Amino acid sequence: MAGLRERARRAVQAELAAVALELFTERGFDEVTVDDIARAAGVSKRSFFRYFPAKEDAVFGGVQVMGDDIADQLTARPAGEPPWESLHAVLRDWVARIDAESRATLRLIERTPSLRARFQQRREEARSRIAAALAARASLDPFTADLLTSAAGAAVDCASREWLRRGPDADPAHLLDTAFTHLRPACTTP
Amino acid sequence: MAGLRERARRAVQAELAAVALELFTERGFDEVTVDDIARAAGVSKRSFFRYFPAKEDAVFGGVQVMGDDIADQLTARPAGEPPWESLHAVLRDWVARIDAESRATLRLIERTPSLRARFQQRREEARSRIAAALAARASLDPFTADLLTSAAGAAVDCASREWLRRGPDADPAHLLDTAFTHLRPACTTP
DNA sequence: GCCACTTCTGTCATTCGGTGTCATGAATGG
DNA sequence: CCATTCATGACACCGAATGACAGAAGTGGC
Repeated sequence: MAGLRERARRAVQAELAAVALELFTERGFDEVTVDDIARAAGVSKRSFFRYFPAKEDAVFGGVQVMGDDIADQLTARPAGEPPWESLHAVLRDWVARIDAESRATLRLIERTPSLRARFQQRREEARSRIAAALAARASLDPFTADLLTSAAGAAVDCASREWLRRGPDADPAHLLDTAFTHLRPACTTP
Repeated sequence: MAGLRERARRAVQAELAAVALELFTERGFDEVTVDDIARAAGVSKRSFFRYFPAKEDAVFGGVQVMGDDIADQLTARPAGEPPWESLHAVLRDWVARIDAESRATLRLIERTPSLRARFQQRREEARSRIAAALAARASLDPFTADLLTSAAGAAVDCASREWLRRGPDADPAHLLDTAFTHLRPACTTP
C-alpha cells in the first residue's frame, strides 16, 4: 500500500512540475527562477530541490518514464527479427504513446538550449542501456549495437525535427517510418 | 597587421585555455573554480569571463575551429559524388587532423557531463549548418539532408566511443571508415 | 611629446542555481 | 503514548555569471 507520506510526496512533486511547466511555457525557462516556482507552489526554495535534483528536472518526468521500458520491450521482440526492425517497431510504439501534453513539453525542450542539453544527456544514458540490451538479445558486438542504436536515435531526432517543421498536424509515426526506411544501415543484412 | 591589442588578447586567451586544460585534466572539471584558473594565469576572475562566455568554453577552441570549415569543404567536393561519400571523405579528413592535444581534450569532454552537454550543443549547431550546405550542393530536401548529417554524426560518435574503448593506439580514421561503411543509408542509392 | 578616445582590467556588488545545517513539527510504528 | 523517522522552512554558504564603475594602458591625430 502507499503510505500517506508517499502519496503526499507524489502529489507535491506533480504540483511542482505542473506549476513549473506553466510558468516556463508562459515566460520561458530562463526567465523563471526556482524561487518563483517554489513560491507559486507554496513551498520554500529548499524544498524544491528536495523534489528535483535540478531546475531542469522539473520538466522531465512525463517524458522520462516512457524511455525506461524501451530496453525491456526490445528484449521481448521475436527472436529472429533483425535488430533494425526491432528498434523500429519499439520506437514506433513509443512515439505513438506520446500525448498532447508531452508534445508541449517537447516543444519547450526544443527551444531551450539548457533543456535540450539535459534531454540529450538523458537520452544518451537510455541509448547506452538499450545498446546493451540489444547486444545481449541479438549477440552483437558493442560497436555494432552502438551503431544501430545511435542511428535509431538519429532517426528519432530527424523525425522529431521534421514534425516540428511541419506543425502538429503531421503524423509522427509516419515520419519515423520514413526516417527508419531511409536510414536502414547496411549491416542489418550482413 | 595585427595590433598589439589583438596579439595580447589572443595570447591571454591561449594562456587561459592552456592553464584551464591543465588544471581540468589534473583535478577534474568540477573541482576547479574559475578563480583557480584566473589566479593561476595571473588575472582576475572577472577578466576570465571577458575572454570566455562561460567556464566550459575554455575547453573548446582547439576543437571548435576545426568544425567550422567542414561545410566549406563539403561544397568543394566533386559534383557527382554521392552525399554519403562526401560526408565520409570530409569527416575522414577531419579526424585525421586531430592531434594529441585535441585527444586529451576529447577525453576530458567525454568524462565530464556538463562538457559533454556543451559539446553536443555546439556539434548540433555545426550539423545544422552542414545539413544546409549539403542540401544546397546536392539539391536535397531538408529532411534527407537532416537524415544524412545526423547519421554521419552518429558514425562519428560511435567511432569516437570505440576509440575511447580501445585506447589511444587504435586508428581513428579506420574506425570511422568502419562506422560509415556499416551505416551507409539506403537513400544514398535511391 | 601631448592629448582625446577607446579598450582592457580589477574591484565591488548582485543575481541565481545548488548544497549543508539545524531546529521544529508532523507522520509512523510499536 | 512515546520514540523514531521524515519533511519542512529558515539561514548561511559556495560557485558561476553579469553589471557598474574607476583607473591603467594602448591607439591615433596633432
